[in-house]
Amino acid sequence: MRIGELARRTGVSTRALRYYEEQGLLRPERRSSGYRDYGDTAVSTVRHIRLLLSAGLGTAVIAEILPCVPDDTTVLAPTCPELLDGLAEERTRITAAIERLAAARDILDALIATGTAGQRPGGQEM
DNA sequence: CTTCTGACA
DNA sequence: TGTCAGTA
Repeated sequence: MRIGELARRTGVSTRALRYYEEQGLLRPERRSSGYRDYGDTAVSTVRHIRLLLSAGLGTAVIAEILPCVPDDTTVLAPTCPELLDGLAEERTRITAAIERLAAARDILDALIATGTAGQRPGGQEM
């Protein structure tokens, strides 16, 4: 199928589809016309990409994960052993990021609290 | 009518 | 990402 049909069948814009290819996530064949030619498995591959993307993974990481996923399966079925380690590392990074954000939020909470106090009688300015 | 590449008010 | 251009 050509890019237009894949776009309709996945709900993903042709722009994004070409972008995925640039990032090495999709490798469609090329027709003599120069048009991209996608196999039926591309539909599930795109779904996998969207899922991984929504999990917060970057295109570089996804590019490494995709070849470890059976083309048709609806759910991600880790076939490569090192894949799990990589995902665990991602999880660690995300956890660290959450902690940094929580710390930033605590600081903002403190700032907001003192600011609110300053707006009412008896409040202490910083 | 559809796709392609490159570019950006 | 959308979108416009100028083609094939």
